[in-house]
Amino acid sequence: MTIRVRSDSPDPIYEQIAGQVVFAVAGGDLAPGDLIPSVRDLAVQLTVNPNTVTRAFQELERLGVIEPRRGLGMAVTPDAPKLCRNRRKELIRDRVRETVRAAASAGLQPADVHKLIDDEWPK
Amino acid sequence: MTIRVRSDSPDPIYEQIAGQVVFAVAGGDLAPGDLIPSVRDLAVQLTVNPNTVTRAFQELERLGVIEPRRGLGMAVTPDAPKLCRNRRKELIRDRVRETVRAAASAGLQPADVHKLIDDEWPK
Amino acid sequence: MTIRVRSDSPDPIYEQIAGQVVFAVAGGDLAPGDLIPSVRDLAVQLTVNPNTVTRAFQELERLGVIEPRRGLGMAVTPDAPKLCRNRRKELIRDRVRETVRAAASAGLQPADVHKLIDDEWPK
Amino acid sequence: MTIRVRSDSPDPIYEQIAGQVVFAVAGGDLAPGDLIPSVRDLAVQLTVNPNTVTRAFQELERLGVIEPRRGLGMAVTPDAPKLCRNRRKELIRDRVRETVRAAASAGLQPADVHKLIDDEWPK
DNA sequence: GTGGTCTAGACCACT
DNA sequence: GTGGTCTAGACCACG
Repeated sequence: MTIRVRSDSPDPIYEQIAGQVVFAVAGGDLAPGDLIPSVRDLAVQLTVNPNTVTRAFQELERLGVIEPRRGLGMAVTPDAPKLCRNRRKELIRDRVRETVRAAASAGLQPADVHKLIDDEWPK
Repeated sequence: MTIRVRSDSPDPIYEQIAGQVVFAVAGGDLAPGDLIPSVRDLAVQLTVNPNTVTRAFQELERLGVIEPRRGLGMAVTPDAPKLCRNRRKELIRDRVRETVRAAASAGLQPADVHKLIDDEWPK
Repeated sequence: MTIRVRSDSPDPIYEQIAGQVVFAVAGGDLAPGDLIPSVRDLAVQLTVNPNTVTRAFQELERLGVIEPRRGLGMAVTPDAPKLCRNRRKELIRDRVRETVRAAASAGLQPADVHKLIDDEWPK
Repeated sequence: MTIRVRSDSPDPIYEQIAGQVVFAVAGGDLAPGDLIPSVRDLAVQLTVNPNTVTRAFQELERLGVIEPRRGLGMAVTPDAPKLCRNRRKELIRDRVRETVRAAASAGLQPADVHKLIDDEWPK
């Protein structure tokens, strides 16, 4: 359960945290019932204000990914894996859609984009 | 020269406007010497705050895509086509890079993304 | 003497426990002199932190509903039935008051609420 | 559009604010397209921290009741009236359900509760 | 002017 | 110990 945030990113920090938890659950690194690090611990680890972590947790709770275990912390919900896989799929599909829109309006063909994908793929 | 803005987009309006001008120039819909609509006209047409249009034009002027023609308005510069084609390429490459990053961290393979591209491609 | 707690309830667990004891006494299911389950037993039975049960018992002792019997545990007091019936009446009145406030501010009439009551009444 | 908060209430202030906006929309005091008071104005008016108001607005935006009009403020959405009437109905039904549960377990009859309702009804 | 994000530090209820 | 709420004050992007 390692989380990294980039404070120079255009995406807000709390969203980065929430997003990485979603991906961790979707990838099986976090299973239902697992307790995620406490607000204070995570805040120290990321050198970020506790309120910022709290806000990330609120978003995750709203999504139904985590739920409070009173006095213990936040635990991954039973439904979380399904929810997170769906959300991950959505996010990727949205990004693909934007890419396609930009590429198509520039006169590119699918094959051109395939090539770009391969060029940018991490080795 | 038709521009459309989506006020519900996460991208700021001034960036949408500037981006569409860049794409229009890169695609040849706007040629060097062409006058683009005045701030006031465009603001009315898009039902947008004139300041917003102004800011888009500032960005375009900074990029060297348009330049003031005293008493006439803003005109597309001689260098604009080359600049805009480069910028268009950058923008697409950035989007591709984001897509690849998201897809790779979700465990997808290049072929999977190729398929997504084809699925989302406008028919 | 069966107690059930909902950990997802907005009401704290210790209050749920105390409340159910009060209702059990008010309803005659627990009579003066009856011993209530020990903190440890109840904690195991409800899969709840013993401290939480302790706090519920403190509240009940403060209300005069239970009292310690050295070496035996906590016993229902002689005054408990009267106290609990009063408290039960208070609790119900509080809930009615909240309901009335919400309904009235929504423009409902007493007759509308009567109908809602009948609809929700357990058959 | 008058909002009042009780800082001594068990309900958090941001929820009180959000709830009153919901009721105002449900009651027709706020119509789609109306701009609600700015964060700063409302904070001053309620002598509350701006962040608290912000949080109420976030909740309302999440519910789809208000949406940002960039540079102008937050506006009531077209769907808001329907959403707010539904939410109001839910809230009342939940309260009624709790009341009925408490009353039934105390051995009361529907008629008894009807009488309590009438007693507590504001004159 | 608007809302959005973040920090710092406090207090509270619950377990 | 845990999360939840609130205040105070700062900076930023956007219109």
